[in-house]
Formats: sequence, structure tokens, C-alpha cells
Amino acid sequence: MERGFAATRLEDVAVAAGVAKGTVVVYFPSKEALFRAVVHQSIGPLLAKTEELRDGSGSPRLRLAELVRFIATSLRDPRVGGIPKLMVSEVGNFPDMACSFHGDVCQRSLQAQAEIIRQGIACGEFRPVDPILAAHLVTDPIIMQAIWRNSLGRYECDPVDPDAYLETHLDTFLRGIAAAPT
Amino acid sequence: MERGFAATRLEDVAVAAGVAKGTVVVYFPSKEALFRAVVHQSIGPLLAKTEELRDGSGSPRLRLAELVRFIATSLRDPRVGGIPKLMVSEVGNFPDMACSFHGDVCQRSLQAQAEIIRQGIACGEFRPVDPILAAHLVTDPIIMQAIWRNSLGRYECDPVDPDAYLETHLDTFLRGIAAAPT
Amino acid sequence: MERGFAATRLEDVAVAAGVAKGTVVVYFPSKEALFRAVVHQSIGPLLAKTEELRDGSGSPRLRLAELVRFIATSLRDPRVGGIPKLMVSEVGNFPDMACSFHGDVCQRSLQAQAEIIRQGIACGEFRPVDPILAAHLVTDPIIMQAIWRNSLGRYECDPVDPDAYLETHLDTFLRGIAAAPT
Amino acid sequence: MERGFAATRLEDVAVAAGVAKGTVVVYFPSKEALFRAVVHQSIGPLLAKTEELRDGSGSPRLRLAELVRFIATSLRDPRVGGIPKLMVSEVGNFPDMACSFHGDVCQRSLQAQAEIIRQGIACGEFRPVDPILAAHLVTDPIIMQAIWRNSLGRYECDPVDPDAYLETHLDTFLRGIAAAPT
DNA sequence: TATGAATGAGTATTCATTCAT
DNA sequence: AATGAATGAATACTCATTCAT
Repeated sequence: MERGFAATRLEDVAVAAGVAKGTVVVYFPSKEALFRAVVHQSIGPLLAKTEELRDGSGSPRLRLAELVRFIATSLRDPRVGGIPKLMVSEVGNFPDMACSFHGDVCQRSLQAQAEIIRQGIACGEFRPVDPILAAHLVTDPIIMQAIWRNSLGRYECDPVDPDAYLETHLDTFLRGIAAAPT
Repeated sequence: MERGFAATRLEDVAVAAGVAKGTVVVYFPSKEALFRAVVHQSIGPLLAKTEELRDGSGSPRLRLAELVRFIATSLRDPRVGGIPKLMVSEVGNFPDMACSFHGDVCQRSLQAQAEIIRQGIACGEFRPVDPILAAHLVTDPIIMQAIWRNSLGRYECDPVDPDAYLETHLDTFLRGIAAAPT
Repeated sequence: MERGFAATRLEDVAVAAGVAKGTVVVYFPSKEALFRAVVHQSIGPLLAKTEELRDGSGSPRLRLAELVRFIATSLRDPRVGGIPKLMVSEVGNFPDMACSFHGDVCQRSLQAQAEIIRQGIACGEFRPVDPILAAHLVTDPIIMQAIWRNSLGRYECDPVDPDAYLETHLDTFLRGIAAAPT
Repeated sequence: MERGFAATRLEDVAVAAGVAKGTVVVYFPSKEALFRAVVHQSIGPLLAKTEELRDGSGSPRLRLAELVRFIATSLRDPRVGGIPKLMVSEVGNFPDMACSFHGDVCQRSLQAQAEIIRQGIACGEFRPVDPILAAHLVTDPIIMQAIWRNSLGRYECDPVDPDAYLETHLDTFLRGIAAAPT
């Protein structure tokens, strides 16, 4: 996450793990296998919980907020929050990983949110918008924040508070798609 | 932009440029110098125009929309749109470039937007929000889109239309920070 | 010593050492470091013994001969005898090494000899000559021989016998600076 | 002479000559040809005069001194004095040049001196010594001085005066091989 | 199971050489 | 005649991978 795949030396990984260079090889047959394991391990938990929120009942407005808060919270852990940056960086070098990440994580999460938005439009809470587009708009700032925190955000002298960002975003977005008052 | 700094071989750059391996070296003393030149060249034009929009007159609401549209349009050119992805990827390996990119591009653009938002609040067009936070919220989706298009977006079977994304975002955001109707 | 620093390929060093190309790099971080190590290792022993002979007692004439013989004998080992040629060749490319070689080896040795000659003049064995100049004159042929043997001397069809050279030189030189018989 | 053959870039030669890189190539078909030309040009004059002194008449003692002084004086010109250092350095990389240098310059000069010494022994001026060995002993310090001045001698804080060196050497050497007084 | 010495494929970089202008 | 842009062979250096201990 710090330097990308190519610029990360296996020996540095070993040192960071507190073992010798040769030990890494015992557990991972190749550098690429180690990389895949890191990504897999990090997104596993995320995958599991995403869909259970889609099928809940209650106000779509509240469920959407809950899902976004869950994603934002998950990405707070640097081991998870660094993954989007990593995937974005390595798309060109590991197309298959990127593809399955896109399908298993991005698409799935997007669809879940689009579904909730669809429900919200149906019950009159939201004004009629393209659900997929709206799902992007509600998630992208959250992902961007995670990427930002793990990259250029380092040079922010006065970094944005993640909670304030999250809540202001939710507030603004939900106002923005709220059905017009009659 | 495709593979990142380390995974891009100088010979591939040469081939792409239609010259021989040695020719690249004639023009750029090192791989890093070539990298810096690419980034510099790409963000130059962007730097120039950002601030001229800050100081305009007229409705803050319209000027904010114009600025966001300008950024979005600039990022449509793949030579510019790939830069955010590249900078995000290489932060760890080229801290100084990242730092100046953050300062010269990100910060400046953010401040310009925050200023317009501040004006909007003052004249009663926008409800009172943290201007910096709001500036993040209005730009982040645009940047995220650029990063997305140049990375995981490739695997989208049904990619989002950039114009629809931009306009829906602006519409939703501007509704979201609009002052409450009396 | 054979081809000089630049013309010596690291791979040839590896082959000569009976290891693979990469192995050299494990032990020496750079070609220059390897070079420095070679020189350091070669002149170490020489450094140690030079001064112990300066402080001896007995006839300056005999002690000077002993020191010259010691230097000549040390230079007989090709790993040591090649160093002067190497240093002379690489002065322009490794000024710091050359400087410390000059200081630690050349100067020290010269001073030791000058001191003995000074003692010889004082006790009437030698006629009054400039001790530094005389020290040069007594050592230079010995160094020159070492350089010669490791360079152009190769093309001598009838090479000079080192022992004969040494003894004839000592004989001639000592006659040459002997105090005039009363 | 400064950096040796390999470490000297053709472009630096061009700059030193006040012409462009391409111009050097017009005059010398290759780097090696340029090198050969430099050496050839430098030793040409030396070659011519060496033998005319061998065949002179008069005291061998004086003629030997004259020849040594001539060699020493020639080597005072840095363009000539640097040649021995250069040849010594590049023996391994240009065996043929080294070989002809050895034959045309070193051997010829040595033979001339040996001949004079032989004459000196015959006429009773010199005591019986091996003429070749003695020729080495009378020339080596002079060559060594030239090499020294163009290499490690640079680091001498108090450099030896070439004239004093030459005269002291001649004096000491001629005393050293003088026939014993009856 | 853990180690680290040894390996060699891959790549940036240097620079002599070519040649069109 | 002089130039300098373009080339590519040569080589130092990096580092993933292998494997004996």
C-alpha cells in the first residue's frame, strides 16, 4: 500500500513481518501470491457483510445511511482502506485481480446500494434518479476519502475529519435526492 | 498511467514514442526525469486556469458549477485524467512530487472552491456548511471518476456516462447545500 | 590490475572468483566498493610493518638496506605489486583513494627512509644529501620495478632478475651516497 | 592521461578540443584510433633523438648524463610525460600498442644507455656492472618521476624539484658506478 | 520450520558510433 | 567541414527465486 507492488521488496516485507527473507518464501510461493493473499485477506470480511444490509426492511433512507456508514467504517482500518488505492494502482499489472475485485466488491456493493435507492424512489422517499448513478454518487466520495487518506492526504496540514466528512456527505446527499416537499 | 512507474519499461516508452531505446535517454537524463516531465506537462494547463474562475462575479451557484464542469472536462483528456491515478499510486515513491502536486493542484483548486462556497453562504444561496468540507464533497466524486475511468472502470460492462454523472452530481450536490426555502 | 577499473567487468571478477555474477553483489554493494576493498586488503599488511623498521638501532646503512629489501620483497607478491600500477592508473578517477594511498603508504614509507638517511648523515656514514630526495631515489627504482613487472615488463624477452636488480641498486646507491673516504 | 582510456568520454575530448562531438569522429574513425594517434604523436619526437646520442664520441660519463638529461627534459612536457603513465595503465587493454611502445621506446632507449655504459666500463670510467641492469637503474627513477608527477605526485604538499631530483640522481648514480679510485 | 548464501533474469544507464543536415 | 540527433551494444545493479543447512 505504501509503495505499490513493484517497488516493494520482499526483504522489506520480511523485515516488517519480523522474519528473515527466506521465511516469506516458505509461506508464499511467489511475490504475486503474497500480493494476492494480502488483497484477499483484506476484502474477505467486507464481502461478507455487504449484502446482508441490502435485504433489510425499514426506511431505505436509514438503510442507505447505515450501509454507507458501514463501508466508511470498514475503510477506516488502514489494512482495508489501503486496498482501493492498491487495486487502482495495480489494475494494469494484475488485470485478473482487478477484474474480480471489481466484480466481487465494487459491483456487488453498488448493486446493493442501487437496490436500496430504487426502494426509496418506489416508496416516495427519494426523487426519481438513476439508481446506479446515485449509488456511485453516494459511494465515490467514501472511496475517494480512503484513497486520499492513504496517498496525497498525507500532505494535508489540516486533514479533514473522517466522521465530519461522512456525516456532511450523507446529510448533503440525502437532502439532494430527497423527494421534493409537496 | 497504465502500469505505474516501476512496471513501465523505458523501452516500451521508446516503442510507444516510435523511437529507439537510446533516444529516450537523449531527451530525459533518467527514468525519473521522464516521469516528472510527463506529470509537469500534464498539470501545467490545469494550474493556469483554476484560479481565474475563483475571482469571477455572478451567482456563486453558477460559478461553482462552472468550475466543477471545467475540472471534469479537463480530466476527460486521458493525458490529464490519468494523472490523479498516477500521483495516488506513486505518492510513496516520489514524496516530493506528490507534495508539490498536492500543494499546487489539490490545495489550490480546493481553496478556490471553498471560497466560492463561502461567498454562496454569505449571499444566502447556500445553507451554512463547512466550506472546505463542502469543497471536498463537490470535487471528490469528479476526481474519483477520473481515477475510476483510468483503472477499475475498465471492467464496467455498462460504464457510467461522464456527462450524466457530472450533471447528476451537480444537481444533487447543489440541492443538498441549497439554503432551505423560507 | 590487469585491465584497470573501468575495463574490468564484474562478471569477469565473478568468474575469476568461481562464483556467479550475482554473488559478487552480495558481498560488495558496488563495483567501486569492491575496488576499494581490493586495495585496502592489499596495502594493509604493508602499512603495518613500515614504521617498525624506522625506529630500529644499528647501522643506518644496514637498516636502510633492510627496509628497501622488505619493500621489494612485499611487492614481489603480485597482489601487492600490482597496487602501485593500479593506484597510478586510477588517480584521476578515485582521487580520495589516491590521496589516502599517498598519505598512508607513500608518505609514511618515504618519511621512514628519510629518517634513516638523516641518521646516516648524522653519524658520518652518508655524505650530506637532501634526505627526502635521497629517499625518493632509493625507493623509486623499487616501485618502478613493481609497476614495470605488472605492465610493460611483460614484453621484455629477457626480463631483469628482481634480486639482481635490487642488490645492484642497493650497492650502487649506497656507494653513491657513501661519505667520501678521508 | 587524466582518467585513462575507458573513463575518458569522447564528448569530453571534443569539448577540450573546442569542437562538437561529431567533429572528433570526422578526424578519427574510432576512439581507439584517437588514442593511438595521441600516443604516436607524443612519442614521435622522443624516438628520433634517442639514438643520435648513442653514437656520439667523448666521455661516456658525460654522454650518459646528457642522454638522461635529454629524456628527463622531454618528459617535463606534460603531453610527453603523461605517456608512460598511460601506457602502463593500458598495457592490458592495448597489448599491441604496449608491445610496440616497449620495443620502439623503452628497449631502444635502454640499449642506447647500455651501450654507453659498456663503453664506459671498457675505457675504465665505470666499474664492471651489468650494462642492462645499470641502464635500468639510471633510467627508472626518471620514468618513475614522470609517472609520479602525473599521478600520485599531485597529492604531494611539498613536491620534489625535478631538476634537483635529476641532478642528485645523476650525481649519486655516477658516483655509484664510478670505477674505484686506484 | 526458518534461514541466508547464491543465483541469474531483467532493466536503467552509459557512451561510442552512425549519418542526415 | 562541422554538427548533433538517433541508435543499440555493453554493463552495473536490483531483487525474486532457489536450495542447502
